[in-house]
Amino acid sequence: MKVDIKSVAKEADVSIATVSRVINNNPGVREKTRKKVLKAISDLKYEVNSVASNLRQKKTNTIGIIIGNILSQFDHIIAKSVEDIAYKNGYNILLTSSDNDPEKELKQLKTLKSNRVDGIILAPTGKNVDYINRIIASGTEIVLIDRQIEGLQFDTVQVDNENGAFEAVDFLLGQGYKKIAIITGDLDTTTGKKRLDGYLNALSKSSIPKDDKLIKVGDFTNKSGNILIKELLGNVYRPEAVFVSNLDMTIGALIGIKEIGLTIPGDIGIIGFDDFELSQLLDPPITTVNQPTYKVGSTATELLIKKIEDSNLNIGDTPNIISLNTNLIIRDSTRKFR
Amino acid sequence: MKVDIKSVAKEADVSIATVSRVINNNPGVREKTRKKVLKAISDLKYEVNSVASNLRQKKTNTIGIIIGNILSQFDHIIAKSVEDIAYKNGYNILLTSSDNDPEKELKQLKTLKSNRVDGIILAPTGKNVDYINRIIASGTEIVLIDRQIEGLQFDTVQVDNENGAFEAVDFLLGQGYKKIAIITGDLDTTTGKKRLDGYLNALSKSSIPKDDKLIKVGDFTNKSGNILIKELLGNVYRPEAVFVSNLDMTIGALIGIKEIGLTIPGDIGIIGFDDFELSQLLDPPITTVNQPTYKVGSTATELLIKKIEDSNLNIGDTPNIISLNTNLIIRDSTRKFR
DNA sequence: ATGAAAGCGCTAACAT
DNA sequence: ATGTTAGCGCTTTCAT
Repeated sequence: MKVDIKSVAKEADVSIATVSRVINNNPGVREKTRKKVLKAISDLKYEVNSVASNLRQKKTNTIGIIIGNILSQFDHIIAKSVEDIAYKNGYNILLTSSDNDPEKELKQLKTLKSNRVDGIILAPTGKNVDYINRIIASGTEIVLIDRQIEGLQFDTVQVDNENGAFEAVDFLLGQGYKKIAIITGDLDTTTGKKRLDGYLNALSKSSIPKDDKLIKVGDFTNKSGNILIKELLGNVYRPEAVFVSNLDMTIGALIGIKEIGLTIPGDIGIIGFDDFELSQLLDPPITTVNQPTYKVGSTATELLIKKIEDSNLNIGDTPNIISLNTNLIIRDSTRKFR
Repeated sequence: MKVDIKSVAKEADVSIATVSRVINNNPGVREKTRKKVLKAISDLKYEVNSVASNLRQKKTNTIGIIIGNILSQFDHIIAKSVEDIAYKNGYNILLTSSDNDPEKELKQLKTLKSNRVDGIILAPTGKNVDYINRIIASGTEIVLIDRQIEGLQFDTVQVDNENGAFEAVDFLLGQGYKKIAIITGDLDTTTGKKRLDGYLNALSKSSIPKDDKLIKVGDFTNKSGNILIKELLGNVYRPEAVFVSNLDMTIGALIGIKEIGLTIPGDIGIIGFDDFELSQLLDPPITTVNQPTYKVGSTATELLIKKIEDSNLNIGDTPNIISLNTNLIIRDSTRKFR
């Protein structure tokens, strides 16, 4: 026995329009009528069909998110922050992930579009620019997080990757380390590229020439950090310290160092990008560049909702590129001289 | 310029029924017609409006999930596994969290119901039984994960909590520890309760009397683990080892032990429920009860989808209660005698 | 093989 | 203050 707005109307002996008004708290319903309708709703255990409402209103009160892989700390903190802000504002979350694969990202973008989400929070792979432009042109709002898209200007919330990396490497230099390696991620991503830039800037400031043998480019995965640290440490020409440009690769590198049997910070100093709760429990505690991940997600979502609800916000505007600051957390993995 | 099925029909010079048939790969469309329609779709960059389709079909191809807090490892592994299986089967994910608060859980259940999800994966708080029954009665499928609901029989995928806890504590006893404490979670949850039962069984098997001063009940949060370990270790009457019944509380306890300045396993042995990647990098590496979290989520989702797609599956069936096995991973935090 | 038309459950413009 | 009705964009039955 289905119960729709019509059955409620019949039960309360009013029109469906009146029921709709009550449901949506619209003005212009006599208190007595409202009570009557509310009673019918409760008696019949009626529950709005949002699908019908969404169709009619051309609004779904849903935000789509596309992240890489929710198993990685950055991504699930983002998921949490988006969810919090969305919930607070009455939006639902349609969760998808791209596995950082442009093809899957495109599929997910199309799914979200077909489902007529009101807006999208996207950690972009860097491709699919045409389609993203099409989505925006169609009136669906998008805010990018973490990474920008090469050469294009979309609203973005990110951290100051270049400066964060600079501070990390500059700190290593200050500790007395000279031969410093970097393990960074895909240079097609702003995170991979900018963190490398920061590394190079720091070296350059101290007049240390760039050494290609000390620069490793991975793919931001645990496994890749593990392989690359072994490449760096496996031969005689070995760095004194390494800056690893994200958390997953840092963990892979730590495991690698342990497997090789070297000690931190004596044999090798290490500093990671992105702090995590357990940094302090590791042996030794790891120095990291802490980024305000939750704030990235919450800021992006707040911006997105503002764009959704205030549609004349964009007209003629230049895109909002918001860069949040990182901060260095100094622990024991970078104490060269005790 | 909106583009709907009507514009495609006009462009291709066919009826909207034919366009619909092409979109849905229905038989009975001449190849030549199909081509024509496909061309129109591509020319106009048409994209199906799933909201309309969902309304008409009374099916949304969407699975709702309600977890506690995606920041905790268990929950985001669940999110990942549900997402993987859903994606593989063409379902979308509507993500919500309850914060383990029954009231919020009820709100989320209602949201999911209003949005007419085809099924729900729920990590239940243990309350809201009436409403859950109503949802099921209305034809929306539900599979519980991790916890059952006291005294009720719903389809559930969980781990063998009692045996996992038993093995942990029995192992501690075998290591020579006698005075063993437990930090468990809310006893209204099956996870909190069954893990305590396992602890008691193990003691009982070794004829060690239950000692209420060694039994602490927290709420599964990091903070609660931190507070309770300090209570246990703060006075003279202090246990030799502790079994902590989930990951977050274990981490809180580890931090607490470090704060107090005691060493593991010399001053205090520790074993946690739920393994994690970094266990091996800690000082010392932590012995844990490993649970197949991903498998819990994927099994639950597969079951849910089967129920959604095979609606005569339930008739007269007894509920499926699936318990997966845990396994003990022995590391250095429980070596009493070296 | 294709088309016409009803209707999914709701909202909103218009009428009373 | 309340009711009537069109229509959101699609699928599906029935006719042709």
